[in-house]
Amino acid sequence: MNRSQTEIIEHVFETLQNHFGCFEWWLNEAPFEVMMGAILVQNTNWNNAEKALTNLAEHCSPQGIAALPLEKLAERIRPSGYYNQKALKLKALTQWYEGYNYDIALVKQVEQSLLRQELLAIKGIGGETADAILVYATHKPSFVIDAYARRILSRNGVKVPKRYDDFQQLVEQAIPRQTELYAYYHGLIVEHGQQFCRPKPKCDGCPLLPTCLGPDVAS
DNA sequence: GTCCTGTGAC
DNA sequence: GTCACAGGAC
Repeated sequence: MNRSQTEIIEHVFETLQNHFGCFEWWLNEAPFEVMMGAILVQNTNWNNAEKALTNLAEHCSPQGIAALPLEKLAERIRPSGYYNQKALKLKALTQWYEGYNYDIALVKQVEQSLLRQELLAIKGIGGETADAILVYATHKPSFVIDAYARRILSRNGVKVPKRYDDFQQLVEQAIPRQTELYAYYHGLIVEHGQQFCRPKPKCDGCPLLPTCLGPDVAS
């Protein structure tokens, strides 16, 4: 059993797809809320990020964020953690978006790798957040790599590259380059990472049990 | 090393 | 009740 990296990755996604079935993930949400969500969910779970979004209520638009004083903004997004940092990040994001007149159609016109560069230049947006915005807000095929993907794939025998971009490339070359697929597969990863493949794994009923090397494989 | 909260285990 | 832990970016 010496499968290639690509074969393992294909096998993992196929198995997860069979287990969890099809579902829509994020592709129909309002673009700016997706962008905010991508920042608010950093270093926390979606539950906390959602509380922050709920607290923002009617300010949940680029104009709303721009108009809200930094301290007020921080106060509202408190439940997501690192709220002072994240308030600055949301401001930076909004300022960048203002350059496009808050028009997602204009953003979508930018070529993918160029747009990724632009997003990465915004303070507080790293690889993962940039890719989440690319897929779920602009519908460009950029695969989101996260802690779950690292954990799940390394536990199943993938020699996971340390650098984000290298890992992303490895995953992207293993699956067809389609936005819907990227969006859905990342959803599968998140779902599985939360239900089964936690740092201290819940292996009972895990669909990947037959190929899993256990929780302690060096990634 | 720093930034922070919510949860779940004890 | 305390407290370790999960979770990205700079």
